Amino acid sequence: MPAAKSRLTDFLPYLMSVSTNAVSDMVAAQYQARFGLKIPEWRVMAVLGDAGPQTQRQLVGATRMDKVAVNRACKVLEERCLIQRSPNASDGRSHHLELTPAGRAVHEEIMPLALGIEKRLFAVLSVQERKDFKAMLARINEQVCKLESLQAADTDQKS
Amino acid sequence: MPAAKSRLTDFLPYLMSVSTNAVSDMVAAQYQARFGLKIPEWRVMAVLGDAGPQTQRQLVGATRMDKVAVNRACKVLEERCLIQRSPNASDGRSHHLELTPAGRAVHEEIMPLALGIEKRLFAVLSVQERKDFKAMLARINEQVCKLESLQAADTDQKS
DNA sequence: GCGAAGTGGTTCCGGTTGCAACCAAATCGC
DNA sequence: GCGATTTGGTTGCAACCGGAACCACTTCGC
Repeated sequence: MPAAKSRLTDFLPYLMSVSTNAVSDMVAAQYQARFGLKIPEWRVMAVLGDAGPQTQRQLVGATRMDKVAVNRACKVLEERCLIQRSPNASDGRSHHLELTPAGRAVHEEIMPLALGIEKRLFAVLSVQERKDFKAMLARINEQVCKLESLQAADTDQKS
Repeated sequence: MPAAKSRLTDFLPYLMSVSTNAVSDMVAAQYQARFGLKIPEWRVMAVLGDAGPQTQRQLVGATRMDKVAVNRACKVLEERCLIQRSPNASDGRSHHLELTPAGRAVHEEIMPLALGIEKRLFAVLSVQERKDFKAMLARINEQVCKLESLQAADTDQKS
């Protein structure tokens, strides 16, 4: 018997990518169908609804999206009158973004939908498993950050 | 105390997406830096090296990529003389794709690199945890497929 | 056999993404 | 205070991606 070959289907980054894409596509399809919102737009609304008015910079931190993506999502949401900008007294470059009443209404509808989707998707995991899964994702995340900083140090050294 | 707000940072699809993107970016950076290969190209090479000559159709199944993505990856790999096409005697529309000697050489180098990356990335999980994690991903995947088919049935009904 | 339907592969095109350059306002250094 | 640097936000652009139309060949139905 030959040594076990390393198959793509055993490669964890590949498996993560496949599952995550499947989940994301399903979530995106739901939001698109029911509210005409894409995921970046929904993320912005979720954060604004949860944490109140924010600048774009803060949204970048909270959503882990690119600042261009945040900007575009905000533009769309503003055009659809779901959020509004008000000048930032303490910094003339930025604005405070917040949900309009219409935006808040959508937020109140969309959050239960989101939680419902999550519940259905992850119904195959027990409460404990979901908790473990979440914790493992967090640890993997940390590890990536750690490795990234090591690598950056490496290339710094070489240059 | 108000009911716990549903935060984006507790939303599992979001967490999966963040972690997976971080992992994918790191893997992609390594392949790009060392072999000038992108992930779709690497996936095709991994499958060809593992399972021998395949048609594009078979690669679509094995890699879970879009057929356009497979086609493009193959075109690039062929231009770089890492794979070659030979006519398919039993079906004039398709070709058999297989690694060239140069391709095989790269494959032999790249697989250990891939496994090394995987090892470093997932070193924060114990052997048992990795196994559980993998199994959970698979279950989530299945669940998505199940829900997708339900939904398809739904829309069929309505139309 | 031959026309119709199906399938593998390719091309085209519209949409999305993210980097890099840029502008405007704020902060720093002196 | 005033030029130099930094930072929030915006725009431009090039790469990427995937659906849909398309072509070439094969298979099905008769």
